[in-house]
Amino acid sequence: MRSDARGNRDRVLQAARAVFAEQGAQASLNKIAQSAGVGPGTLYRHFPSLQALLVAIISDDVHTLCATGRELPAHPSPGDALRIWLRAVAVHSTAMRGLVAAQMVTASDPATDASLAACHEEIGTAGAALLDRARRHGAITAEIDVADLLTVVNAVAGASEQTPDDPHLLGRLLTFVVDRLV
Amino acid sequence: MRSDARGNRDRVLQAARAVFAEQGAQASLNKIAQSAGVGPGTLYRHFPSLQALLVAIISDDVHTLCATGRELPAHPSPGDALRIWLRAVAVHSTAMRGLVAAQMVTASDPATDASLAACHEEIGTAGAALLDRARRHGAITAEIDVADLLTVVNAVAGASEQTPDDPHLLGRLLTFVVDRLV
DNA sequence: TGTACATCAGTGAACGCGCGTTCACTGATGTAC
DNA sequence: TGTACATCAGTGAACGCGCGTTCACTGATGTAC
Repeated sequence: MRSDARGNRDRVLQAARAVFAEQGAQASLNKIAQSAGVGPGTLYRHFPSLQALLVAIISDDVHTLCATGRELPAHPSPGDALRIWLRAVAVHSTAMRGLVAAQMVTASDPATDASLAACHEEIGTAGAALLDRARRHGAITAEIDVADLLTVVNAVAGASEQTPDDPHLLGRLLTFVVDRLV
Repeated sequence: MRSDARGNRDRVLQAARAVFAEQGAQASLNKIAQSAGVGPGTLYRHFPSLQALLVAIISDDVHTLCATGRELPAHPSPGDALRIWLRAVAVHSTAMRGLVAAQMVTASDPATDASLAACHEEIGTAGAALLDRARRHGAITAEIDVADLLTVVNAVAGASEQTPDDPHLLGRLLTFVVDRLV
């Protein structure tokens, strides 16, 4: 890839993250392009669809989360390790929820579907490792599987975004959900 | 109000509920009008804005929920009474979440704001009565206030709507959230 | 190192679309007699 | 009960808008010599 193309691609991704964080995942692609300082055609050259853009962002996030997840089994407290990781998931959840919603609405192309499935599996595996470890140590008694737990965490993260007036809301809700796992 | 106007108003409300349930709260007003079998002008005659329509729906829902809530203190188990009521809240949550989102995006007119505040207070009072009673009886130990608890319930209800492939998801998530209150 | 050129990326005006919303007109309702 | 009419409600084509998306053109890059 040419160096100017690489730079623009990165700027679009960075702008998309900022705009998604500010306006939610239904933000306008033209606004993202404008915010990145590129024409709409440039955005489309790199990301032929909204889903492609979301998948690029979520892939980054998932890899980050899974890298964190691979280090956490070293944490002395299995319960705390899981809680720390779930809080990290919440922070990265904007793009993910948008992606899930976009996936529901329209059928994706095969490449997008495959990327999504890979992300889903990767994060599920990372979460399952932490959850199982915590359970084996008796730090978790709640009967819930990884997918449901991630759904709850993403849901409360989304609710918190819709109430920006209360900056401590996400923390309180996560405490309620996550500390109650014991 | 003239009888034909009353009938159309009711049909619009009914159609709006159905469309919101199917497509989420960002559904198109023209589609709602079409689904109700009236022209868009008729919809606007009764509900001058999307918020007015949502407020009409949510007011109904809130009154229904609060009527249920007023009967539940008669339930022998204070803990179960709260859980039953929270499940009822989840079922009625589509319109409410849409309303909250709409409220965030744009400033409302004073009348809409007043109706919303009244709804908010009414449902908060009903929930607080059930929560306090359960707590006094030792059925609840979780440190969470009514507003946060309702936010979590609405959040998981919304997440479940986005995953229509799994019809038992809402039940499982509510069980996780609600049964863990003890 | 310097230059010429082929290739790739960026631009942004323009398109079609569906949205929310309006309004001049038509039609139904209910009342007065 | 029957009829005339004033009033209120419904209609739906049309408007402006911002959206996602395209594409003919311009410009930057990097390579070959």
